[in-house]
Amino acid sequence: MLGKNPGKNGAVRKDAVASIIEDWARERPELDTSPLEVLARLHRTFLRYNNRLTSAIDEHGLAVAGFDVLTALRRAGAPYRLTAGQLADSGLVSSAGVTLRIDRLEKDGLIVRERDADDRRVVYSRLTDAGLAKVDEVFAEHLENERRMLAALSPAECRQLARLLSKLERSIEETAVPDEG
Amino acid sequence: MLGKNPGKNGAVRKDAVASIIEDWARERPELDTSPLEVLARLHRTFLRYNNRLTSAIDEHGLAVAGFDVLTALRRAGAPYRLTAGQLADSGLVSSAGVTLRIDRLEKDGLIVRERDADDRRVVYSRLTDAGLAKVDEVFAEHLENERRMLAALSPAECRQLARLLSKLERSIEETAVPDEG
DNA sequence: CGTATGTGTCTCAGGGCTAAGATTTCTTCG
DNA sequence: CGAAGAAATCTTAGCCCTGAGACACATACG
Repeated sequence: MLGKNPGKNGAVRKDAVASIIEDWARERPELDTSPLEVLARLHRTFLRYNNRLTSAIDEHGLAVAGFDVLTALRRAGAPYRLTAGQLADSGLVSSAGVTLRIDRLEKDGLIVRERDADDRRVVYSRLTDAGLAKVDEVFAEHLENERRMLAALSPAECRQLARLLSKLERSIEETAVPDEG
Repeated sequence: MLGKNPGKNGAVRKDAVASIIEDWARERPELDTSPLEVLARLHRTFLRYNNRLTSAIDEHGLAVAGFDVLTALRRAGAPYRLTAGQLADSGLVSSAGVTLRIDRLEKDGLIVRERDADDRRVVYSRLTDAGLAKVDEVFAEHLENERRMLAALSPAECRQLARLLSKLERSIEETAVPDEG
């Protein structure tokens, strides 16, 4: 209905990635750029999602990085405690990154560090009362925000997209280190 | 077939996001966390993709940010020139970010800055011969790398995923500023 | 017991990004 | 023409991330 619909690909109304692929077809016609259909869209969609998420979280005086830590602690259940290593795994972040995140949250009084009595290398991060209240408040609003972002997709489309993203994550992960399987 | 398959949702083999959703169901059963099925997977899948991409690009002595600029210039076609503003739009990045990217690429001799003769506010970035050679080499390998990451998905699944991501990007974008539509 | 090795966290150096505002240059209009 | 406003880019200040390696502690084994 709107805009031109070149070629046989009627499924995707022309978007930025479609233009990019057309550009490449003109400039380097010998290349098969079909992976961009999925992965360039993944990239751009994530960037937009992340901008939106960052603004929303920022309105509560939090960074996405800190929010990520708080939610990991919250959903772990009482006593809302995880080690730095567990937080690194859960947030797909380096151990150096976790240290910084914890520093900031501790300074803000949302978590406290506690050393393990049995293994003194281990440092737990535990939600304070303020941290628990904060994450419960922000997470509920976060879900509302995400629901709005998904408004244009039907429940069936959401299920399909969830399934395909899960499969893609697995596919990327398995390709990651050739000498590991 | 493999592993346990709890509940009626047989489509997604249990992954990290499924565990996260189970955790929330236990901790805050009153919340509807279904948006996470899509958006938490988008987030995690992107992070894995980005790690893989960063490693691959880094092996060529480039950062993803710089590669993004080089490809934008390359696919614009001869004379491989864009303004800073065009680069900002194309990379979904702020104007300050573009300035930094250009600084680094210029220092590495991959692009040069050129002022517009008619409008002296405008600064073009143009690929040097070295930059052109570099991007042509790295981009071809980049596509191969992406193809491997998609290996587990059928062509039909890729088309579906591309369509749904495009729709999602549009949905997020339209939700972005309530006072704009 | 004591060294070697492994593990968990932190420090350091170096990039990367953004928002806000300064600067330079165009455009408009009285 | 000249001043006000708009536009494009750059600067500044501040936050966030990573890899490499330091450090502290734990474990294995002779």
